[in-house]
Amino acid sequence: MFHIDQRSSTPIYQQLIQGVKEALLRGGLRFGDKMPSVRELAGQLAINPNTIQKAYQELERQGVIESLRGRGTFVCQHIEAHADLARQAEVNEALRKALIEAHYLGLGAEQIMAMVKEHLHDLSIGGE
Amino acid sequence: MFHIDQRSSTPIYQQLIQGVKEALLRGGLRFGDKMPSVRELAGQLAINPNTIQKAYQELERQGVIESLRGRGTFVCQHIEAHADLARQAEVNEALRKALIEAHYLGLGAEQIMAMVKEHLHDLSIGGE
Amino acid sequence: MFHIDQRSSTPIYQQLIQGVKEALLRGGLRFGDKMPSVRELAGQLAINPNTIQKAYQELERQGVIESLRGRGTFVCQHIEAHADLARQAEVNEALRKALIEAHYLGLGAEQIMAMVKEHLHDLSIGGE
Amino acid sequence: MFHIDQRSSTPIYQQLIQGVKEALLRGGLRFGDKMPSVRELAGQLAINPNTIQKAYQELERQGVIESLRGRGTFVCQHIEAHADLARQAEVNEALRKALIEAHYLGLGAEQIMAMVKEHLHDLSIGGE
DNA sequence: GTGGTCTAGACCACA
DNA sequence: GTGGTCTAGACCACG
Repeated sequence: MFHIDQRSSTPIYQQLIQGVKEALLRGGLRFGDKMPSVRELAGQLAINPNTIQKAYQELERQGVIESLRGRGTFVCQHIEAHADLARQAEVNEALRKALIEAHYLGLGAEQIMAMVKEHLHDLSIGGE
Repeated sequence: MFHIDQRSSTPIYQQLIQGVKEALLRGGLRFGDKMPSVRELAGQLAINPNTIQKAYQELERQGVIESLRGRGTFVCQHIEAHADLARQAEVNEALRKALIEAHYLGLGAEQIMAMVKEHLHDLSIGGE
Repeated sequence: MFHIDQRSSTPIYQQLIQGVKEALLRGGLRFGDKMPSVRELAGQLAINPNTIQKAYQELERQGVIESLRGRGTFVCQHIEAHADLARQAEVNEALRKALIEAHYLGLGAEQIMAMVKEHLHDLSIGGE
Repeated sequence: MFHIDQRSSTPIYQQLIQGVKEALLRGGLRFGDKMPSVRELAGQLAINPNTIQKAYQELERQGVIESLRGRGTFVCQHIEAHADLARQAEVNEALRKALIEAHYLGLGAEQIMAMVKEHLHDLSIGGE
């Protein structure tokens, strides 16, 4: 269901969060869908249930999913991003860092722009 | 000389690496320049020398600077990055993640592209 | 498990790296094996954990082992070394130096060749 | 006169020692030849005179050269290597290490043997 | 003075 | 439990 790279330096639970958000963007997951249970997903991905739990909690905290006692966990309406300045600066820094690294890989501005456009299209991110 | 955020969750030594690379791109550091000594920089930034050392060693491994025994550490000519596929995929993922996060912040494609362009210009990253 | 000479002038962490590589060649360690944890090995060898850590990180950088967060460190499939010219020249020089030193010890070409062959056999280094 | 690599990880003074021994083997230096003065060589190689001094002292200690007060430093008769067991083990280890690294570079036994033979021929190291 | 190594001991995030 | 980061302080070789 989600692609997890055990070797990646980014924590598994963050990869999961990332994966859910991406699935939402690409349409694999829709508002109201039921998420697999913690145990089920842990089994499928061969990952420690604690790790799944941690990801779900974080996603709930971010308002992406919600868990209803006894019924399961569901994707909920995407709430408009609150203009959290700290978070904005953080994302901006991550972007800047990625661009620097891309340049150190030998890529020029045009190539980098092309990559960005491809990603945006791939993720179905359109105009405002 | 470099901006370090002690509170940030990203390791200090990585912030330093990032800072050196940025200074190089923006022209604050040039090929052949002598880097401040480990102890000196440690003093200026109020950081343990070992942490500076770790950053310098990693930068040396990446071919950004070189250490000459007993003489000091110097910025070296930037050799075209070797096409390390693993690293390339890594950077690509980081970029993708940053873009997804930017979108979750409520930014549209145009705004994101504008941000990217601004960063590239700011970092003096031009055509190949 | 590994033989460390505290008196040797070569750094402990390099002796460890060397030891792991040898164990791999001789079959004491195999692909997929779990390495002893940093703390465990530190205890066994009576060496500071940081030193073990340094060795492990360098081995990971060289692609010999890989660390999985929270799970441990594992020997990984030996991927064909990338043809790093600098490194190649380095090894070539080390070999040359060793041969010169062997000659200064009073050994002739035949004896040196015999030593080389013995080492290769001992390390199970066969044809390409 | 001698080839020095400022960047190499092996100390400059050791490179010098190595260079003198190699010149001796290849005939560039002969018994009785006068070595350049410390200052002269320091100037030629753009190296700190202390470093040259250190190399000369070590070479004298090893019986390769001798300095005569007021006259200069001269290459002296090559004394048959004394069977220093410690040194022998040391050289043996260096050789082993070089071979392991060569293997990790992706070289097979035949290629390594060929390299060894080439070096021996290149250094004019023949039968006992 | 420079960088390089090592120790001791602490704290953290991850699984 | 695992590995990863950081500090404080020490010692060494090199130039």
